[in-house]
This record gives sequence, structure tokens and C-alpha cells, in this order.
Amino acid sequence: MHMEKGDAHYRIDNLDKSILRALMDNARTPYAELAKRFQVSPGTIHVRVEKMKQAGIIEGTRVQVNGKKLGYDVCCFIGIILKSARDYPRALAQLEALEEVVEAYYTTGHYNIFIKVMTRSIDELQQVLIHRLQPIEEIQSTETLISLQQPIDRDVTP
Amino acid sequence: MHMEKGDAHYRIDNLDKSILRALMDNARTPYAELAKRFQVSPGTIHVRVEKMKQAGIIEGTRVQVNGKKLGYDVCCFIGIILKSARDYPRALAQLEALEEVVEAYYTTGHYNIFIKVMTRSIDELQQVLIHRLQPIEEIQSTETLISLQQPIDRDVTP
DNA sequence: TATGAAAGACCGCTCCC
DNA sequence: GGGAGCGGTCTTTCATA
Repeated sequence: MHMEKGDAHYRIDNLDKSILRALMDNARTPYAELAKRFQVSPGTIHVRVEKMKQAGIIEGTRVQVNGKKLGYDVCCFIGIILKSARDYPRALAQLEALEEVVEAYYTTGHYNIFIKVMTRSIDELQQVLIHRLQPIEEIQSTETLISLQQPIDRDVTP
Repeated sequence: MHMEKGDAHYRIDNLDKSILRALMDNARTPYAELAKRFQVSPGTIHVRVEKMKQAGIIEGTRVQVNGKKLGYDVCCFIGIILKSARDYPRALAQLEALEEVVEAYYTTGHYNIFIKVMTRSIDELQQVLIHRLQPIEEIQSTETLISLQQPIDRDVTP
């Protein structure tokens, strides 16, 4: 766990929300344009953004990369059932080492761990399933859910 | 530049990959710093980034927002089984209207649609399940998977 | 055709009101 | 919170291999 930056209880107002929404859509939007759009001065935009950075609301800026254009065509979710719930940390450590595993969730219910895997092909997915996941001792069984398409992908609304 | 926007066949080299990795970590990394790091000129960085934008590999820049700091503490996945596979477009349209639905996948297997939902509390999640999803006619049944923690969250490696 | 260097425009940061 | 000046960054242009 890394250190928490700033005050977690900073309450954002409508201006903050507007700024966030704009920057979530395009992080390079000039402050001057935001200022004009929201009828405040560029300095104010700067102050608000800085506050939200300090509060840890804004964690950073990332370029959004189109995975398909890089050849990552196959996306799937895999529900993992462990032999024992106590195996969680060891299983997780091994999943972290697999770069095809882009997300992992510790879940309640039917599965112990739920992961999202992205590969360049169905063949590569099979390789990951057979040669990477199956050999992990702590895993009892897995269930795979292949995604053919992702029609919705957005962030939470501030 | 004669390359069409969205050309899927632009092959990136090692320099492109390095630039991508850096910008995926921090989209505001100065070109001059990247130039120094990779032993090329700032102009070259600019040309490469522009190419990748044109090729559709770089889709844009987004600020990364900490959902928890905004109060979105609850994350869950919901597998949706439709009454008929033909209902997919109508069901999707209604899911799109729910801002709590941040991701949706069209999947093979047990479910027809698989969605990721983020809410501010368990109570709000229940509200979404009961008052938003259940009323959707096209849905036959749903299965909910609550995530207690997300230990891995990263992008595909270029 | 791709790279490297330099000049100009633009943006963000800071100070003061 | 608003406004202006400074410093830094991005972008563009041109020369070069």
C-alpha cells in the first residue's frame, strides 16, 4: 500500500465536478478554455486542479491506448476458485507476474478471484490458460467468459 | 501525412513502444525528457506521437480519477441473462442510460451481457439492482459478483 | 523519408490585487 | 477569486543524411 496523499474528505463543488468531467474527457484541455467555458479565471482553474491533485482525487494523466490497434484483440474474464481461501496471497502474487492479467478482483460469492485477461489471439489465450493458470497450484478450477465486444467503457461520473 | 486515421496496419517499433509506455504512465511527460531518455531529438518524439495518434493507437489523454475519493466505494460485476439474444440492442440501450454502469461486455457462454457497476454504497447498489435492472423487460435474470478489492489494475504492455 | 536543431507560439505557474 | 508577467513546453520549420 502506498501513502495516501492529502485529505480524503475534501468535498468537491459543481465547478470541481465540471473541471473533472472535462479533464476526464481530455486531460490536455487548456485551462484558459475551461476558464472561458465555466466563466471563471484561468487562475481559479489552476487552483481547483491543484486542490484535487493534493486531495488525491486526480491521480495523474494517462494516454488512452487502443489495445486492438496494438494487436490485443481478445478480452476475457476468468473466475478463479481457489483450493483454500487462505491461498489468496500466493495465488495473487503469481497472477501479478502474468502481464496478460490486466485486472484482478477479490470477490465474494462463487469465485475467490476474478481476473480480466487480454491477449493478442485466441491461441495466446489458450496458452495463458493452459500453461500459466493451470500450473498454479493454489487454483482449483477456473471459468472463462469471452468478451466479443465492449460497447460501454467510461468512468464514474463526478 | 498520407496515413488514414484508424489505419490498423501501422507497425510500431521499439522507440514507439518506449514512448507509449512512458505516456501511459504519465501523459504529461515533456517531450524533451523523453528525447533525452531515449537518445533522440524532441522533434522525433513529436513525430512518433503524432503518427500513433493518426494511426488510432493513441486515442486521447485522460486524467485518472480516484473513484474511492469521490465516494464510489462499491464495485461489482453483474452477469445478465436475456430472455432472447435478440433483445441485446434494446437491453444495451437501457444499460447505457444508467451512469452506474461503467463497462459492458457482450459475451459468450452463460451470460449474454456482463457489466461492471460502481456505486457510492451497498445501498445504492441495491437500488440499482432493484429499481434499475429488474424493471428492464428484456432481462431474464442476473447474477451479482461483489468486488471487495482490486489488487491489479494496469494496461496491456505495448 | 526520417531525423536533428532552433525559433516562435502557446500554456501553465506565480505573484499581486 | 481575478488578472498580468515570467518561465517552460510544445509545435513548427528548415536543413541534412
